[in-house]
Amino acid sequence: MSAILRPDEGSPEPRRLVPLLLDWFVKDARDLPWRRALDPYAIWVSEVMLQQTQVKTVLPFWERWMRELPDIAAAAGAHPEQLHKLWEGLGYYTRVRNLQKAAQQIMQHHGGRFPESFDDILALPGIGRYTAGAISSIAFNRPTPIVDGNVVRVLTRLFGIGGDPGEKRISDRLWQIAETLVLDASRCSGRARACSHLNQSLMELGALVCTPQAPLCFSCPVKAYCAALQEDRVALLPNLPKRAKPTVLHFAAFAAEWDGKWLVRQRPSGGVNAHLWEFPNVEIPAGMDPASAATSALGFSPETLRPLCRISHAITRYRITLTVFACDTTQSPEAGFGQGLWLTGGELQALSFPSAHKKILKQLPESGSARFFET
DNA sequence: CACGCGTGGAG
DNA sequence: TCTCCAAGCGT
Repeated sequence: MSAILRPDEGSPEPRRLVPLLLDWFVKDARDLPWRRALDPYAIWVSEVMLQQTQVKTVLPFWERWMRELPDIAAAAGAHPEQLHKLWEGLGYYTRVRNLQKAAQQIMQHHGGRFPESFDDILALPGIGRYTAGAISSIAFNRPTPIVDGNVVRVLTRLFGIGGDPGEKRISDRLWQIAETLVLDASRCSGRARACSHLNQSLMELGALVCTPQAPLCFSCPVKAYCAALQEDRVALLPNLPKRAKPTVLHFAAFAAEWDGKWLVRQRPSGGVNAHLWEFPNVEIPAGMDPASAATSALGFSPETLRPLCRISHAITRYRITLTVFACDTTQSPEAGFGQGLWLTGGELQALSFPSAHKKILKQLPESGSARFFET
Protein backbone atom coordinates (compact mmCIF):
# COMPACT_ATOMS: atom_id res chain seq x y z
CA MET A 1 0.00 0.00 0.00
CA SER A 2 2.43 2.65 1.14
CA ALA A 3 5.76 3.20 -0.54
CA ILE A 4 7.64 3.26 2.72
CA LEU A 5 7.35 -0.48 3.31
CA ARG A 6 8.87 -3.32 1.42
CA PRO A 7 7.27 -6.77 1.54
CA ASP A 8 9.84 -8.20 3.94
CA GLU A 9 9.73 -5.38 6.43
CA GLY A 10 7.38 -3.92 9.00
CA SER A 11 3.65 -4.08 9.18
CA PRO A 12 1.07 -3.81 6.44
CA GLU A 13 -0.57 -0.72 7.93
CA PRO A 14 2.05 2.01 8.24
CA ARG A 15 -0.47 4.83 8.04
CA ARG A 16 -1.70 3.77 11.42
CA LEU A 17 1.70 4.79 12.75
CA VAL A 18 1.13 8.52 12.43
CA PRO A 19 -2.02 8.87 14.56
CA LEU A 20 -0.53 6.54 17.17
CA LEU A 21 2.65 8.63 17.34
CA LEU A 22 0.68 11.89 17.48
CA ASP A 23 -1.57 10.63 20.26
CA TRP A 24 1.39 9.36 22.22
CA PHE A 25 3.29 12.62 21.85
CA VAL A 26 0.39 14.76 23.06
CA LYS A 27 -0.10 12.46 26.04
CA ASP A 28 3.44 11.49 27.10
CA ALA A 29 5.91 14.07 25.80
CA ARG A 30 8.04 15.97 28.29
CA ASP A 31 7.08 19.54 29.05
CA LEU A 32 10.20 21.27 27.72
CA PRO A 33 10.41 25.06 27.83
CA TRP A 34 11.19 25.50 24.13
CA ARG A 35 8.06 23.50 23.34
CA ARG A 36 5.99 26.21 24.97
CA ALA A 37 7.73 28.89 22.93
CA LEU A 38 6.40 29.37 19.43
CA ASP A 39 9.12 31.90 18.64
CA PRO A 40 11.33 30.52 15.83
CA TYR A 41 14.37 32.17 17.43
CA ALA A 42 13.80 30.31 20.70
CA ILE A 43 13.37 27.04 18.82
CA TRP A 44 16.47 27.70 16.71
CA VAL A 45 18.60 28.37 19.80
CA SER A 46 17.33 25.17 21.40
CA GLU A 47 18.05 23.12 18.28
CA VAL A 48 21.62 24.36 17.99
CA MET A 49 22.28 23.72 21.67
CA LEU A 50 20.77 20.24 21.34
CA GLN A 51 23.13 19.21 18.54
CA GLN A 52 25.00 16.25 20.02
CA THR A 53 23.95 17.39 23.48
CA GLN A 54 21.39 15.97 25.88
CA VAL A 55 18.18 17.74 26.85
CA LYS A 56 19.05 17.74 30.54
CA THR A 57 22.36 19.46 29.85
CA VAL A 58 20.81 22.08 27.60
CA LEU A 59 17.96 23.21 29.89
CA PRO A 60 19.83 25.72 32.09
CA PHE A 61 21.91 27.00 29.18
CA TRP A 62 18.83 27.68 27.11
CA GLU A 63 17.05 29.47 29.98
CA ARG A 64 20.04 31.73 30.60
CA TRP A 65 20.61 32.42 26.91
CA MET A 66 16.98 33.44 26.35
CA ARG A 67 17.11 35.69 29.39
CA GLU A 68 20.29 37.48 28.32
CA LEU A 69 19.76 37.48 24.55
CA PRO A 70 15.97 37.39 24.13
CA ASP A 71 15.81 38.06 20.40
CA ILE A 72 17.74 37.86 17.13
CA ALA A 73 18.94 41.45 17.33
CA ALA A 74 20.41 40.86 20.78
CA ALA A 75 22.23 37.74 19.59
CA ALA A 76 23.54 39.56 16.52
CA GLY A 77 24.93 42.42 18.57
CA ALA A 78 26.31 40.50 21.56
CA HIS A 79 29.97 40.79 22.48
CA PRO A 80 31.83 37.60 21.46
CA GLU A 81 33.11 37.18 25.03
CA GLN A 82 29.51 37.15 26.29
CA LEU A 83 28.55 34.59 23.63
CA HIS A 84 31.36 32.24 24.66
CA LYS A 85 30.47 32.71 28.32
CA LEU A 86 26.87 31.70 27.59
CA TRP A 87 28.18 28.58 25.82
CA GLU A 88 30.94 27.75 28.31
CA GLY A 89 30.60 24.08 29.24
CA LEU A 90 28.38 23.11 26.30
CA GLY A 91 31.23 22.18 23.95
CA TYR A 92 31.47 22.37 20.16
CA TYR A 93 32.08 26.09 20.42
CA THR A 94 31.93 26.69 16.67
CA ARG A 95 28.17 26.39 17.14
CA VAL A 96 27.90 29.63 19.08
CA ARG A 97 29.97 31.63 16.60
CA ASN A 98 27.89 30.28 13.72
CA LEU A 99 24.75 31.16 15.67
CA GLN A 100 25.83 34.78 15.88
CA LYS A 101 26.91 34.86 12.23
CA ALA A 102 23.47 33.55 11.27
CA ALA A 103 21.77 36.12 13.52
CA GLN A 104 23.72 38.87 11.79
CA GLN A 105 22.76 37.49 8.38
CA ILE A 106 19.10 37.46 9.41
CA MET A 107 19.38 41.11 10.47
CA GLN A 108 21.01 42.01 7.15
CA HIS A 109 19.18 39.88 4.62
CA HIS A 110 15.83 39.03 6.24
CA GLY A 111 14.92 42.28 7.95
CA GLY A 112 15.52 40.77 11.38
CA ARG A 113 12.76 38.20 10.98
CA PHE A 114 13.59 34.49 11.02
CA PRO A 115 13.16 33.14 7.45
CA GLU A 116 10.31 30.69 6.88
CA SER A 117 11.48 28.96 3.72
CA PHE A 118 13.42 25.73 4.18
CA ASP A 119 16.12 26.76 1.72
CA ASP A 120 16.65 30.11 3.42
CA ILE A 121 16.92 28.39 6.80
CA LEU A 122 19.33 25.78 5.43
CA ALA A 123 21.55 28.53 4.00
CA LEU A 124 22.32 29.91 7.47
CA PRO A 125 25.67 28.97 9.02
CA GLY A 126 25.49 26.17 11.58
CA ILE A 127 22.19 24.91 10.19
CA GLY A 128 22.30 21.65 8.26
CA ARG A 129 19.66 19.33 6.90
CA TYR A 130 18.47 18.15 10.29
CA THR A 131 18.28 21.54 12.01
CA ALA A 132 16.63 23.21 9.01
CA GLY A 133 13.99 20.47 8.97
CA ALA A 134 13.49 20.75 12.71
CA ILE A 135 13.00 24.52 12.72
CA SER A 136 10.82 24.41 9.62
CA SER A 137 8.54 21.75 11.10
CA ILE A 138 8.52 22.77 14.77
CA ALA A 139 8.36 26.54 14.36
CA PHE A 140 6.32 26.74 11.14
CA ASN A 141 4.60 23.31 11.06
CA ARG A 142 5.95 22.57 7.57
CA PRO A 143 6.13 18.91 6.44
CA THR A 144 9.94 18.81 6.35
CA PRO A 145 11.53 15.55 7.49
CA ILE A 146 14.15 15.18 10.19
CA VAL A 147 16.59 12.36 10.89
CA ASP A 148 18.76 12.59 13.97
CA GLY A 149 20.30 9.90 16.16
CA ASN A 150 16.96 9.18 17.83
CA VAL A 151 15.08 8.92 14.55
CA VAL A 152 17.74 6.60 13.12
CA ARG A 153 17.20 4.28 16.05
CA VAL A 154 13.40 4.42 15.95
CA LEU A 155 13.10 3.92 12.20
CA THR A 156 15.74 1.22 11.78
CA ARG A 157 13.97 -0.79 14.48
CA LEU A 158 10.45 -0.04 13.38
CA PHE A 159 11.18 -1.00 9.79
CA GLY A 160 13.80 -3.65 10.48
CA ILE A 161 16.58 -1.93 8.57
CA GLY A 162 19.80 -3.82 9.20
CA GLY A 163 22.26 -1.85 7.06
CA ASP A 164 24.73 0.71 8.39
CA PRO A 165 22.77 4.00 8.72
CA GLY A 166 25.97 5.83 7.78
CA GLU A 167 25.85 4.44 4.26
CA LYS A 168 24.25 6.76 1.79
CA ARG A 169 21.77 4.19 0.54
CA ILE A 170 20.45 3.51 4.04
CA SER A 171 20.53 7.16 5.03
CA ASP A 172 18.55 8.13 1.92
CA ARG A 173 15.95 5.53 2.80
CA LEU A 174 15.61 6.81 6.38
CA TRP A 175 15.10 10.37 5.15
CA GLN A 176 12.52 9.12 2.69
CA ILE A 177 10.60 7.25 5.39
CA ALA A 178 10.78 10.33 7.64
CA GLU A 179 9.37 12.43 4.80
CA THR A 180 6.52 10.02 4.13
CA LEU A 181 5.56 10.06 7.80
CA VAL A 182 5.59 13.85 8.15
CA LEU A 183 3.62 14.19 4.90
CA ASP A 184 1.06 11.73 6.28
CA ALA A 185 0.86 13.91 9.38
CA SER A 186 0.28 17.02 7.29
CA ARG A 187 -2.79 15.32 5.80
CA CYS A 188 -4.26 14.45 9.19
CA SER A 189 -7.26 16.71 9.49
CA GLY A 190 -8.28 18.13 12.81
CA ARG A 191 -4.88 17.89 14.47
CA ALA A 192 -3.08 21.00 15.57
CA ARG A 193 0.62 21.28 14.68
CA ALA A 194 0.70 17.74 13.30
CA CYS A 195 4.01 18.08 11.40
CA SER A 196 5.74 19.56 14.42
CA HIS A 197 4.34 16.89 16.72
CA LEU A 198 5.07 13.98 14.37
CA ASN A 199 8.73 14.93 14.04
CA GLN A 200 9.09 15.54 17.73
CA SER A 201 7.30 12.27 18.51
CA LEU A 202 9.99 10.31 16.66
CA MET A 203 12.75 12.00 18.66
CA GLU A 204 10.85 11.82 21.93
CA LEU A 205 10.14 8.14 21.40
CA GLY A 206 13.85 7.56 20.80
CA ALA A 207 14.76 9.49 23.94
CA LEU A 208 12.17 8.02 26.32
CA VAL A 209 11.16 4.57 25.02
CA CYS A 210 13.21 3.36 22.06
CA THR A 211 16.49 3.91 23.90
CA PRO A 212 19.92 2.60 22.84
CA GLN A 213 20.08 0.07 25.66
CA ALA A 214 17.16 -1.69 27.32
CA PRO A 215 14.38 -0.04 25.32
CA LEU A 216 10.93 -0.03 26.96
CA CYS A 217 9.18 -1.90 24.17
CA PHE A 218 6.27 -2.90 26.41
CA SER A 219 5.20 0.73 26.66
CA CYS A 220 5.85 1.66 23.03
CA PRO A 221 2.82 3.11 21.23
CA VAL A 222 3.81 1.44 17.94
CA LYS A 223 5.08 -1.89 19.24
CA ALA A 224 2.46 -3.73 17.19
CA TYR A 225 4.13 -2.42 14.04
CA CYS A 226 7.77 -2.86 15.05
CA ALA A 227 9.66 -5.25 12.77
CA ALA A 228 12.64 -5.49 15.11
CA LEU A 229 10.44 -6.44 18.04
CA GLN A 230 8.59 -9.09 16.08
CA GLU A 231 11.86 -10.56 14.84
CA ASP A 232 13.61 -10.17 18.21
CA ARG A 233 16.29 -7.98 16.67
CA VAL A 234 15.80 -4.83 18.76
CA ALA A 235 19.21 -5.13 20.41
CA LEU A 236 20.91 -5.51 17.02
CA LEU A 237 19.55 -2.26 15.60
CA PRO A 238 20.65 0.25 14.58
CA ASN A 239 23.67 -1.46 13.05
CA LEU A 240 26.29 1.18 13.77
CA PRO A 241 30.03 0.65 13.15
CA LYS A 242 32.26 0.19 16.19
CA ARG A 243 34.12 3.22 17.45
CA ALA A 244 37.86 3.65 17.38
CA LYS A 245 39.53 3.44 20.77
CA PRO A 246 40.62 6.76 22.24
CA THR A 247 44.29 7.71 22.43
CA VAL A 248 45.72 8.27 25.90
CA LEU A 249 47.68 11.51 26.43
CA HIS A 250 49.34 13.21 29.40
CA PHE A 251 49.49 16.97 29.78
CA ALA A 252 50.84 19.29 32.47
CA ALA A 253 49.19 22.65 33.15
CA PHE A 254 50.59 25.51 35.22
CA ALA A 255 48.72 28.00 37.36
CA ALA A 256 51.43 30.66 37.57
CA GLU A 257 50.75 33.46 40.05
CA TRP A 258 52.53 36.80 40.26
CA ASP A 259 51.37 39.94 41.99
CA GLY A 260 47.89 38.51 42.61
CA LYS A 261 47.39 37.63 38.96
CA TRP A 262 47.44 34.42 36.95
CA LEU A 263 48.87 33.76 33.57
CA VAL A 264 46.36 32.64 30.92
CA ARG A 265 46.30 32.57 27.15
CA GLN A 266 43.67 32.36 24.43
CA ARG A 267 43.57 29.31 22.21
CA PRO A 268 44.08 29.86 18.48
CA SER A 269 41.18 29.66 16.06
CA GLY A 270 40.69 26.57 13.99
CA GLY A 271 41.47 23.89 16.55
CA VAL A 272 40.01 22.36 19.69
CA ASN A 273 38.38 24.89 22.00
CA ALA A 274 39.20 27.72 19.63
CA HIS A 275 39.03 31.23 21.15
CA LEU A 276 38.61 29.91 24.68
CA TRP A 277 41.12 30.74 27.42
CA GLU A 278 43.37 28.30 29.24
CA PHE A 279 46.28 27.95 31.63
CA PRO A 280 49.63 27.33 29.91
CA ASN A 281 50.09 23.61 29.31
CA VAL A 282 52.14 21.13 27.34
CA GLU A 283 51.96 17.49 26.50
CA ILE A 284 54.28 15.47 28.69
CA PRO A 285 56.05 12.68 26.85
CA ALA A 286 56.80 9.74 29.12
CA GLY A 287 59.60 10.61 31.53
CA MET A 288 59.59 14.38 31.05
CA ASP A 289 60.13 16.19 34.34
CA PRO A 290 57.72 18.92 35.49
CA ALA A 291 60.36 21.65 35.70
CA SER A 292 61.31 21.49 32.06
CA ALA A 293 57.65 21.14 31.13
CA ALA A 294 56.98 24.34 33.08
CA THR A 295 59.72 26.20 31.28
CA SER A 296 58.41 24.96 27.98
CA ALA A 297 54.80 25.92 28.71
CA LEU A 298 55.45 29.24 30.45
CA GLY A 299 58.49 30.62 28.67
CA PHE A 300 60.27 31.16 31.99
CA SER A 301 61.35 29.02 34.94
CA PRO A 302 59.15 29.46 38.04
CA GLU A 303 60.73 29.56 41.52
CA THR A 304 58.42 26.99 43.03
CA LEU A 305 56.33 24.22 41.56
CA ARG A 306 53.85 22.25 43.63
CA PRO A 307 51.24 19.71 42.48
CA LEU A 308 47.74 21.15 42.73
CA CYS A 309 45.43 18.48 41.32
CA ARG A 310 44.97 15.90 38.59
CA ILE A 311 42.12 16.18 36.10
CA SER A 312 40.90 13.45 33.76
CA HIS A 313 38.91 14.47 30.74
CA ALA A 314 38.05 13.24 27.29
CA ILE A 315 38.05 15.42 24.22
CA THR A 316 37.21 14.19 20.73
CA ARG A 317 39.23 11.00 20.33
CA TYR A 318 41.72 11.69 23.14
CA ARG A 319 41.61 10.66 26.74
CA ILE A 320 43.74 13.11 28.69
CA THR A 321 45.20 13.18 32.16
CA LEU A 322 46.05 16.75 33.09
CA THR A 323 48.45 17.24 36.00
CA VAL A 324 48.17 20.74 37.38
CA PHE A 325 50.96 22.61 39.18
CA ALA A 326 50.82 25.86 41.09
CA CYS A 327 53.82 28.10 40.34
CA ASP A 328 55.27 31.13 42.10
CA THR A 329 57.69 33.61 40.63
CA THR A 330 59.46 36.24 42.68
CA GLN A 331 60.46 38.49 39.84
CA SER A 332 58.33 39.88 37.05
CA PRO A 333 58.17 37.19 34.40
CA GLU A 334 57.02 39.49 31.65
CA ALA A 335 60.09 38.84 29.60
CA GLY A 336 60.14 35.50 27.87
CA PHE A 337 56.44 34.97 27.43
CA GLY A 338 54.78 36.49 24.42
CA GLN A 339 51.16 35.53 24.12
CA GLY A 340 49.77 35.40 27.63
CA LEU A 341 47.97 37.82 29.93
CA TRP A 342 48.31 38.19 33.69
CA LEU A 343 44.79 38.63 35.03
CA THR A 344 43.10 38.93 38.41
CA GLY A 345 40.49 36.48 39.61
CA GLY A 346 37.74 38.92 38.75
CA GLU A 347 39.04 39.30 35.25
CA LEU A 348 39.28 35.54 34.79
CA GLN A 349 35.62 35.15 35.74
CA ALA A 350 34.60 37.07 32.63
CA LEU A 351 36.48 34.73 30.29
CA SER A 352 35.47 31.30 29.00
CA PHE A 353 37.52 28.19 29.69
CA PRO A 354 37.32 24.62 28.44
CA SER A 355 35.82 22.33 31.05
CA ALA A 356 39.15 20.95 32.28
CA HIS A 357 40.60 24.42 32.80
CA LYS A 358 37.41 25.58 34.47
CA LYS A 359 38.17 22.95 37.07
CA ILE A 360 41.66 24.39 37.54
CA LEU A 361 40.11 27.79 38.14
CA LYS A 362 38.11 26.37 41.01
CA GLN A 363 41.26 24.84 42.53
CA LEU A 364 43.34 28.01 42.57
CA PRO A 365 45.04 28.77 45.90
CA GLU A 366 43.57 31.41 48.16
CA SER A 367 44.84 34.88 47.53
CA GLY A 368 43.84 38.52 47.66
CA SER A 369 41.29 37.86 44.96
CA ALA A 370 39.90 34.73 46.54
CA ARG A 371 36.51 36.28 47.05
CA PHE A 372 36.04 36.33 43.31
CA PHE A 373 36.08 32.56 43.26
CA GLU A 374 33.05 32.04 45.43
CA THR A 375 30.21 29.97 43.99
C1' DC B 1 33.14 10.96 2.46
C1' DA B 2 35.91 10.84 6.65
C1' DC B 3 37.17 13.27 10.01
C1' DG B 4 37.44 16.99 13.68
C1' DC B 5 34.85 19.13 16.98
C1' DG B 6 33.28 18.91 23.83
C1' DT B 7 31.02 17.41 27.43
C1' DG B 8 28.56 14.76 30.83
C1' DG B 9 25.37 11.00 31.94
C1' DA B 10 24.19 6.14 32.04
C1' DG B 11 25.05 1.36 32.64
C1' DT C 1 36.93 2.17 34.60
C1' DC C 2 35.28 1.72 30.08
C1' DT C 3 32.09 2.30 26.38
C1' DC C 4 28.48 4.40 24.23
C1' DC C 5 26.30 8.26 22.71
C1' DA C 6 23.21 12.79 22.79
C1' DA C 7 17.61 17.17 18.74
C1' DG C 8 24.91 17.39 13.75
C1' DC C 9 27.71 20.60 11.07
C1' DG C 10 31.61 22.13 8.28
C1' DT C 11 35.32 20.99 5.56
